[in-house]
Amino acid sequence: MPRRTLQPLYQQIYERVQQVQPGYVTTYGQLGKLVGCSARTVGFALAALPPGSDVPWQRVINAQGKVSFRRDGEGNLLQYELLLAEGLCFAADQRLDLQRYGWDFGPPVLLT
DNA sequence: TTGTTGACTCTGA
DNA sequence: CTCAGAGCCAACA
Repeated sequence: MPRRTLQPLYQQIYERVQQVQPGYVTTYGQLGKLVGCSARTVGFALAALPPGSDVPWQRVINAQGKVSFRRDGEGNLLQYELLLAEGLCFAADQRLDLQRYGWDFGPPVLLT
């Protein structure tokens, strides 16, 4: 199995997240398909994300439109406030409107 | 090498 | 609508 090819994978995910502009969010599944991996892998990549990184991981949420952050569930609040600072509006159930805030990566690799 | 776990998603009831 | 199960890929022991 490829050993060095895994590194670019994480970089790809990080790059994609960095491409998301403030005020918008994306889902793990969307990123996973963009990089050619499953949503779980995307979450793992962000989990491995070191603190102080330039990757706005807070803009990445689950397909349910809800904020996710480890099952321990402490940093959820942190992400919640970070997104509020971005200017997003949460629903009554703390859900985000993906149809409004969902980021569109546009064409994959064809014209860029 | 296998087996388990994890910031998920989808389909069915 | 919500709840439950199966599938998915990668990292760690």
